[in-house]
Amino acid sequence: MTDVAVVRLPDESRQLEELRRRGIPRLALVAPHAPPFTPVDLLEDWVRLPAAPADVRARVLALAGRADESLERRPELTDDRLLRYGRWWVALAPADARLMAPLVDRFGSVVGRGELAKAGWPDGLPSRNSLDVQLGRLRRRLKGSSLTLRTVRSRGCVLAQGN
Amino acid sequence: MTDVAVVRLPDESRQLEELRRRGIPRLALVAPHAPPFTPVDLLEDWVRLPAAPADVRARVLALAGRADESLERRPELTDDRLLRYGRWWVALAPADARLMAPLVDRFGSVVGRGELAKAGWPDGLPSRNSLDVQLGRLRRRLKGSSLTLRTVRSRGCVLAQGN
DNA sequence: GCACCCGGTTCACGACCACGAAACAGTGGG
DNA sequence: CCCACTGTTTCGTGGTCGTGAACCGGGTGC
Repeated sequence: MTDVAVVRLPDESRQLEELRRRGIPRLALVAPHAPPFTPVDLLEDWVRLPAAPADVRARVLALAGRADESLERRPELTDDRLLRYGRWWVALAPADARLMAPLVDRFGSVVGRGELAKAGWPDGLPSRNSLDVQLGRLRRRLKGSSLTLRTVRSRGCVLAQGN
Repeated sequence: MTDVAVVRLPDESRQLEELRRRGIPRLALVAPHAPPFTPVDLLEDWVRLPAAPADVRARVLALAGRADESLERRPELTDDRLLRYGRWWVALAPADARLMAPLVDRFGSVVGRGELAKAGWPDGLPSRNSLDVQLGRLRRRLKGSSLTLRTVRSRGCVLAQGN
C-alpha cells in the first residue's frame, strides 16, 4: 500500500509544499490554535491536534486507499488527439500525438528513444535533435496536469503520474 | 453551491445511511469515545467531537467544493433554442443553435468541421470561412458561462467546461 | 585533476497555414 | 423603422514544426 506522509502545521509547511509537488499523499496535523486547513487535492487530509492515535491512523489509511485508487487511473489518447487524464485534458498537435501514443500505451514503463523516434517519424528523424525538441514541447503541454514525462538517461522516457 | 449534510454519530447513523443512498455530501460529527470513522466515498468526511465551529465549517466547505467538482454537468439545448448549463442559460440564434446541437450532443468530444458544416448548413457552406465566423459568434455567446468552445487544430471543436 | 564528450534540455528563428476578429452589408421579422 | 441575424471579405495572430546553437551535468579517458 502507498505510503502517507504526516506533517505538522504550521511548523513544517515547507515539507508540505514539497509533498504536494511530488504528489505524495499527506496528512496535516494542525496545531491547536492554527487556522483550519484547506486541502488542495484529494490526496490531502488534516486533523486538529490533539488527536487520538487511532483517529490519525484512520485518516492515514483512508488517504492510502485513495492514493491506490488514483494510481489505477490511466491516460487515454483519442483518435482526435485528445489526451485525457481523469477530468483533465489537452488537445495535442499531430507530432505530439504520434509521440504520445507509445507512451500512453506503456504508461508507467520506459519507452526507448528508438521506438519514440519510429513512432514520431516513421521515415526517419528529420534532424539530429528533433526528437528531444519535440519531447520538450510535449512536456510543456503536460504542465498543469499530474502527468510527467521523465527521462531515463540512455534508456528512454517514462510517462507517469507526478509533478 | 451544493449543500452538505451534517450528522452526529453514532446517534444518527440511520440518517447517514439515507444520505449515502441519495449521494448527498455529508460530514459526520463523531462522538468523543466512538471508534474512528471510515468514509465510504469522496463525498464524505468526518471530525472528532469536540470540534471548533471553524473546523467544522472548513470541512463542510471542502466537501461542498468537492461535490461541485465531481458533479458531471452536461449542457442542454431545448427545442426553442435555449442553451442551459446548470443555472446559467442563453437564447441562441437559429444558426447558432444548429451549430451547437452536435457539440452539445457530443459534449467533451471532438466534433469535426465537416460535421459542423453539415449541421449548420445542410445544403453546403455559403462561403469559405462562414463556419469560422459563426463559431466565433458562438464563442461570444458563451462568454460569462463556464462553457468553452475549444478548437482542436485541423480536427474540429470541443465543447467543454472551463474558461 | 583536467579536458573532453555524450546525452539531454532549452532557446530563438522562420516558414507555413489554420483559424480568429473586426468590420460592413444585405435581409427579414416584429 | 429598427434591430437581430447572417453572409462576405480582409487582415492579423497564434499554433505547428523543422533547424541551428548554446548550455549543462555526469561520466570517461588521459
